[in-house]
Amino acid sequence: MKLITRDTDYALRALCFIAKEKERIVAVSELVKELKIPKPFLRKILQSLHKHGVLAAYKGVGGGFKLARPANKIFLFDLLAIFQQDWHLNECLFKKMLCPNVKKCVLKKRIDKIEDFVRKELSSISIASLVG
Amino acid sequence: MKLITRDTDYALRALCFIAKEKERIVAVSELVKELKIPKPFLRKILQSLHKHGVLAAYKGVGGGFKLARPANKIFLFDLLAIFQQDWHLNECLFKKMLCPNVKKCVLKKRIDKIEDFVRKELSSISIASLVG
DNA sequence: ACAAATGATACTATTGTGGTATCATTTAAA
DNA sequence: TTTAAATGATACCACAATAGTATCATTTGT
Repeated sequence: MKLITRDTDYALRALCFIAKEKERIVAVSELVKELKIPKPFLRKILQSLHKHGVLAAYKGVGGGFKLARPANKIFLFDLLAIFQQDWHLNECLFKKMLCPNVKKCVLKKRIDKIEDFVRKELSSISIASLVG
Repeated sequence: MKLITRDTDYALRALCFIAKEKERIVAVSELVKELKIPKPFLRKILQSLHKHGVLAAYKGVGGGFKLARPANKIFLFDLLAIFQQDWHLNECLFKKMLCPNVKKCVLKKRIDKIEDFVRKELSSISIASLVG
């Protein structure tokens, strides 16, 4: 199992690079050179980040991307939410039949506890905290 | 993303049922009726639990399964280990290039912290604690 | 002998992940 | 005003993982 899939990973790296460049507009071709990620894939990822309001996009010659909000307001959890849609750890279990069988479903509570912890941790990891 | 896949889920339910029956030998056909899980799939799952020493198996007429060790010594984490082999949350990230870029890879440490927590929690959920 | 059970193994179908490919649109600059 | 450099949108494809099915062999109680 992976907590973090490749697109989330790539998004994170790209954002770190873009964040370091401050207000400068960074083109995909530049990121590709730096990060060695296949260009069409990275484009798709950045377009998605743009759609979700994480990046500001500029078309045309000299165009590219910059952060749409400060680096300390973009969190790893945001990326998970974008690229790994229905992210909840306990999907199967609590919808189905175990719950009724077990008193007040002990399991759900414990899985929820884990999920809450993970969510909080991921929500505390900002791009700013990674670029230092 | 799912923390718990369907086979782990089914295994958990089957084990809870078997645990409640104490020393009685339970056949797959019985579990199928109770849990509404497709029989061939459940068979595969129970065979796997047997191979990994979680269940004791009895062939022939009147055969079936019972726990191979006490219910308080079988943990959710054991099931994850059996059905979701290479279970580590941070796979992608720390093998690759982000680490060198970031000072001492802050990220890896934080992901590791999450992983440790999840592992500990899952290791504390026993079948016994679920059947009450 | 026979039927009821598991053991072993190979196959299949669906879904998710990790991409490609293509064309449309915008824009700076020659 | 043409052109090239960029993103926007969308459809497609390949591979791996998940979620099963199917079949035959083996064991064992009656």
